[in-house]
Amino acid sequence: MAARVAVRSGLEGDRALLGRTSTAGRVADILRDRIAEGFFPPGDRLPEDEIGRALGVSRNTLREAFRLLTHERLLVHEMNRGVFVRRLSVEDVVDLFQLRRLLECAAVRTVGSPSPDLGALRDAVKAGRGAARRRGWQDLGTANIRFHQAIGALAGSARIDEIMRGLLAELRLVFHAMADPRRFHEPYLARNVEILGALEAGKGKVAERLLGRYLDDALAQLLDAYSERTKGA
Amino acid sequence: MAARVAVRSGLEGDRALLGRTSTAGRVADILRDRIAEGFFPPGDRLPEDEIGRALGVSRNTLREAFRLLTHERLLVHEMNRGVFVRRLSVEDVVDLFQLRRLLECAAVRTVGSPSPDLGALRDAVKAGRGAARRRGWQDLGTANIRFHQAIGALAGSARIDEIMRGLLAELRLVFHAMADPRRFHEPYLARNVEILGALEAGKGKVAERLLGRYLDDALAQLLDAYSERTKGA
DNA sequence: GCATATTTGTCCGTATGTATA
DNA sequence: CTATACATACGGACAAATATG
Repeated sequence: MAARVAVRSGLEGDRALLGRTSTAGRVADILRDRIAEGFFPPGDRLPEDEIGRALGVSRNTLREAFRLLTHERLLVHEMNRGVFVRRLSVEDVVDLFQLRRLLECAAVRTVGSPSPDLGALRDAVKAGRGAARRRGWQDLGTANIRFHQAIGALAGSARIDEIMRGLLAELRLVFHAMADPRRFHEPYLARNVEILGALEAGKGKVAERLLGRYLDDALAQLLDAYSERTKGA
Repeated sequence: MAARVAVRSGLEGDRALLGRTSTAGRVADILRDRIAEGFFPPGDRLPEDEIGRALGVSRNTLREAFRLLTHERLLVHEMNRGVFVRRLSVEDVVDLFQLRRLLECAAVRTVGSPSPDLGALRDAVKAGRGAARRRGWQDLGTANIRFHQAIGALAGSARIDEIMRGLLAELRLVFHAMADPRRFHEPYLARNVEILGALEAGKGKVAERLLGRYLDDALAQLLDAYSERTKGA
């Protein structure tokens, strides 16, 4: 047969280097990034043929990647119509925050006098400060998400870690609805510091209260932006 | 080992008639039932060729079904080695119960004087009583699971419902480690009634305390059985 | 309402790389 | 080291549903 030399946008290069991850997993990684950065905005349809050709993978492999992302709730699958970037409803956002609140508050509540490892939290705060200084509001949002992932990790449960990862990935979809990312992300930096301080002092209950108000405010702000965006869609 | 896969007839017939459900989905349903009833015990390897031939589907289709069940954490996929029925480690069980406790206790804690709809809980208790009378211990376990699913539903969150569904499906895998299903399931029937009574009285805090002890005891009993079963496998 | 083209749903056969006996 | 078995991924075929004119 002739040499099937196809330009594969670096996909097979990765495979040659580290064949640990499957192709579908790598394709899912690429699409996840594209979605997170807003390249594929919520509501967009992702045609199999077009994207498969663009990434140089077969339909079967691409569909497997779609399945992975559908399971992460980043895509929705409509029968015989295709896959779309998920568009969260108001109820979705409320539900998401209810679970966030449950898990995050429970995670900090148990923190006591011998404080557990708070290194990840401090790193996230530091990254947030750097992003704010550089006026990189997207990065600030990322640092914020890292902070809350670290909060969830305080529970010391692999399952909770996984759920938090999923929740925060969905949250990224919501962020794209915010017209002014700076006004949305910047105020929470100081509140993260405050929560971290309470945790360092071993005052889990205080941290829980602060975190609860934090989440209430963030939800209210998001819903406000959502109601503004409620135009025909 | 398992040359005992019964060929479920009607697989191709359904496809010709109504393509509503996918073949892979139906295969997954069959395998899920087989796993839940203990026909495929934890640790069993599911060879593609053998099962595919027994069910009359191609390897690709079967792999699709495997993927669905892997997403549900009922199977584990070892790279280039095959799929196995998941065998939960002691740490897995502890982690599972930690999350269960978090979600279920939070769900009942908020129950107040105007009690929410407790119909599903009452139905589960009734089903459990019937199963105990018939000495159907497997059914009693199912009713028990339904009870706790209904408890999670009190939170009124679609996400929590889904998480609980997954947790309880995994729990089924653990039940198979119990040598005496009666002694494991029967005592909890009375405790379910007790919890339901507290909820009907609007005493969420009481229900939370009862539920917490319930889960502690169940976990201890399971871990006890697990340590006994720690022989080569 | 109808006939069209396009896209997706499903399944198969095969080639290639990898792990294990 | 060779051989076998298996997983991974590809491309293609056909059916069914949707969108389009």
